[in-house]
Amino acid sequence: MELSDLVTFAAVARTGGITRAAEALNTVQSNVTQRIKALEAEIGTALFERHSRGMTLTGAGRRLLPYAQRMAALSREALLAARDDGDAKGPLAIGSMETTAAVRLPAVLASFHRRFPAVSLTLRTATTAELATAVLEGSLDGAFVTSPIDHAELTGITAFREELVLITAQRFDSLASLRAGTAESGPTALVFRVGCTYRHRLENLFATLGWPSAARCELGTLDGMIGCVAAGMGVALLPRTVVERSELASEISILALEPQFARVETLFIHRRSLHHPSALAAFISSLESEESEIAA
Amino acid sequence: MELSDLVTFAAVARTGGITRAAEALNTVQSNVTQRIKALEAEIGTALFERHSRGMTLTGAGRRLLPYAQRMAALSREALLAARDDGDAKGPLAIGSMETTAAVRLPAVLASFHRRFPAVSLTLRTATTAELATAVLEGSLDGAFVTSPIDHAELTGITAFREELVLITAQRFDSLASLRAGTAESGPTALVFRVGCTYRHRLENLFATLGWPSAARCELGTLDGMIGCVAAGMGVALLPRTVVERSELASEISILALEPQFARVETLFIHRRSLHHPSALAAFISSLESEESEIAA
DNA sequence: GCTAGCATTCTCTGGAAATGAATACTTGAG
DNA sequence: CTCAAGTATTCATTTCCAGAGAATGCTAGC
Repeated sequence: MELSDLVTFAAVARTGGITRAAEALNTVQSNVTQRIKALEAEIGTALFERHSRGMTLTGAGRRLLPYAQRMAALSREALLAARDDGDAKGPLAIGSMETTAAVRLPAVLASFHRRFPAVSLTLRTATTAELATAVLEGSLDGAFVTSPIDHAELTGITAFREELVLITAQRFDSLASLRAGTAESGPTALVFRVGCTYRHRLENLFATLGWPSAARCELGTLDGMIGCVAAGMGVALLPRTVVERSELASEISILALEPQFARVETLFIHRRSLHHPSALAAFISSLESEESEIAA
Repeated sequence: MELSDLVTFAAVARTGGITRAAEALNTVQSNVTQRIKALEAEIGTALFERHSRGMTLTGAGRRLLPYAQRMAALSREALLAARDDGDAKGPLAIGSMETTAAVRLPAVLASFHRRFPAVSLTLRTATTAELATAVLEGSLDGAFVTSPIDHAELTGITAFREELVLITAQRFDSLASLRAGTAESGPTALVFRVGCTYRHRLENLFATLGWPSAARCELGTLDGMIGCVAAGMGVALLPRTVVERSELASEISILALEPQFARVETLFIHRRSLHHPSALAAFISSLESEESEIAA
């Protein structure tokens, strides 16, 4: 059972046919047929059901497929690991939530770039859920997301601690006065798209306050959201640091929350793997050395 | 980079020489030399440092080795997974702590064997630490251990909840009276060998009680331990169920503890893998169906 | 019944892997 | 200092297998 056999097996499984798999692998039909047959003979079971329109996996094939994929991924990673001489260089794809990117990352990235100029870093912003998926599938090397993240393939360190605050155009001293000053169904919630943990938090908060069906307005950008709040469109839930550094800080007012709603940890997550690329290891060590950033 | 190349690479790394590796792989020196050279050419780096007495890994080799081992293990597992037709049969190696084996397992194993007679089950007892290692390295398919177990490669379910009690020959109503009734340095602690979680608990308890350096006596068997307690040799920490079902139950007395010391969960742990052998899956489902066993 | 798309079978060939013998190097013992 | 024992490497040779290409057989849909 060689790796190349498993790769052809996976190709047939993916394309659903030997002809198509052969095309994808830049080889000939007959060849693929042979390899599959040999693999089936070695294992002692049929891996595919043959029918006129292609091939579908049998039970044994379905069980084998994840192994084939895993091993192929490992072999790619192994090559990189062996070639990685320890110098942090080359591309490094990092993801981040919008809010973290706005306030926390400039300092981190600048210092990282100063220490490791050979790494060409790219930053992408998205929601926590999207980022976790991207890290898992390998399109990102690491990402800043909101805890908790519970996946066996992922691990991470606490990068920052944030205090979430409610922001409004009018001034309110407490949740009670906010409640008194708005409609029965609650104020409009200005949120990022689904998958954002802050949105989830705000929805929980609204549910606790008895506004389960308050109006929502999805914004795509941080500045847009703060601007809309300043314009009196509704309320939003954002880290205090983000709000205070905004240009519009003077036009909005901040309502602090109980710790259960306010406290969030920003984690830097990455895949568990047998060897971290030097660029990633450098980034993590750079992050750790800036521990002063972790506000209490 | 084929699997067979990685296997030969791992063999050379393990044996420390091409000649020895060739012997282990049932092939000739020249062959191994060629494969290693080809592998090094493909990767673009030397994997070994050659010296007169053999070969040692370079940095690149050290980084590659875990991948080679992992992929070899995966390929073995893949073969089993593909061949596993879903019928629970064949060997199943289970480990357990002595106490769990004595009280909880007889019922579980009997019912399992009734439902899946084709599985030939073997049971081995050891300490939590030893069992976790054995499961990780594959010599056991699963094991009953004390929580918490925190390892990314392991997962498990809660199988039983136990109440740990202190047992003594003389009757004591409370920890205070035990303290009053024994020497300044504390009573002798009867414990299993290092690696046993109950021993660890008892040592913590003793430290809390101000007996950090109380005498210890290591016993190898459960019956021996209970016997020694009955004979007035010292105190032990064991699950209540174990003590109550002992033949010597009438000759020892039980001292209940605060939940922080008393509560333990017995987990059934196993490796995370892409496919669980049917025999193991059957065991787990059998365990889950006996949920009534999980006392509150 | 015909055709398009598919898998299978067959033969042939090139190249890679295994073999076995010969070579070169190092080290430790006599 | 020489020899023996161990090591890795090189080379010529054989063996064997994966890939190419053509032919065949199968099924579904028109």
